[in-house]
Amino acid sequence: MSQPVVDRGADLRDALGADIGWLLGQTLRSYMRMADGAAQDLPGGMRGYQVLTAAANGCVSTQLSLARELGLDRTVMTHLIDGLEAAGLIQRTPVPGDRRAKQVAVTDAGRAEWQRVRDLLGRAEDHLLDPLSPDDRGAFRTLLRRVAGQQKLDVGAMCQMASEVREDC
Amino acid sequence: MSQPVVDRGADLRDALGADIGWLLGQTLRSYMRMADGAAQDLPGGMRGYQVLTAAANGCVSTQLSLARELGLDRTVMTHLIDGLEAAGLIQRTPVPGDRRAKQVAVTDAGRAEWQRVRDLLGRAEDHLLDPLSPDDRGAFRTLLRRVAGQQKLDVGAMCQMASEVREDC
DNA sequence: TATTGTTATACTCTATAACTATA
DNA sequence: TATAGTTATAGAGTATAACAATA
Repeated sequence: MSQPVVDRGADLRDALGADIGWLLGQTLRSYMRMADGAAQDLPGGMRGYQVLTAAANGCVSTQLSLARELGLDRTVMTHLIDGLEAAGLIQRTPVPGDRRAKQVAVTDAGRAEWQRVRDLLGRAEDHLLDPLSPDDRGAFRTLLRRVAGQQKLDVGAMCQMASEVREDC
Repeated sequence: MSQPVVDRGADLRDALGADIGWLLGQTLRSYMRMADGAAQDLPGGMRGYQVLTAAANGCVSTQLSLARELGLDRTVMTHLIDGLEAAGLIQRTPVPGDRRAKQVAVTDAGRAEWQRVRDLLGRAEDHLLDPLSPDDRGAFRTLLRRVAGQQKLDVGAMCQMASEVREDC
C-alpha cells in the first residue's frame, strides 16, 4: 500500500509493447495490408495462397488432409478449392481406391501463379522486417519458426496417407 | 530450364515455415486459443482488454483517440465501451471544453479486472514461448517489438491532446 | 463546413448442421 | 456406422453510410 498506484505513470507504448498478443496482432495486420495487395488476384486471397502453397509443395493430398494441415474447416476448403479450380490453378481428380475422396493437384498455371505471388509476398516480408538488421532478420525468423512450430504440423501422417495414393512423395 | 521443377521435392513444413505470414498467423491463433479463455469474462474479449489496457495505462483520452490508438473504427469503439461501461469497468465523462467528446476513464474495478486478465495472459504468453530458452524469449520479445513498432503509435499526439483536458498525464 | 459519437446496414469470415455418396 | 465432400444457414467481426449534436 505504500507503493504508488500501479502503472499510473506508465506509458501506453510500454503497456501495449509488453502485450505479446497486441504485438503479434499489429505485426500480422501490418503484413496483411501489404500481402492483401499481392494476393488480391488470387481466389480466396491469402488463404487461397496457403492452399496453393500446400498443394504445390507438399505431397499430393485430399481436400480433408489439406484442410487439417492448414487448420481450416473442410467446408471452407470446398469454397477455396472451388475458386482456385475455376481459375485453373488446381485440379480435382478422383482418388483411385476411394471414390469419396478427391485428390488436389496444382496445375502448371497454378505453380507459376504460386511463384508469382510468393515473390510479391517476399517483398512484403522484406518491408516488414525492414527495421531489423540482416542478422536480426534471420534470428527473428528462426525464433518465430520455433514458437509457431509448437502446434506441430503432423506432416508425416499426411504424407503417409497421400503415399497410399501416389508414390512420388 | 535445365533445373528440375522448382520445389517439387520440398517439404510442406519448409514451405509454410518460410512464409512469415503463415508463421505469424499460426502463432497468433495459438496464443488466441489460450487468451480467449483468459478474456472470456471481459466484455469485448481481447479487444475489450486492449481498450482497458489503453485506458488504464495511457493518458486519459477520448473515444476517438483511443480508437485511433488501437487501430479500431470509432463505431466499434462505441460498442466496446458500451459493454465495458455496463460492466462498471470504465466510465464515460464529458470533456470540459468540448461537449461533443467523451472522456474515457478506468474505474477501480476496471483497473483490478485489467490486472487480473493481464496476469492470466502472462501465463498464456509463458506457454506460447515455452519452446524458447529464457534468453531467446527476451530476444524474441525485443525483435517482435521492433518489427511491430514500425507502424508507430503516435502516443505523443494523444498525450498532448489529453493534456488539454487533464494535467495528471 | 468539419468533428464526435451513435445507430443502422451490409458484407466477410467462420461455425454448425444436414445431406449425398461412398466405405 | 463412419468418412469425404457439398450445401445451406446462422453467428461474429468488420466496414460503410447516415444521423444528431457540437465546434
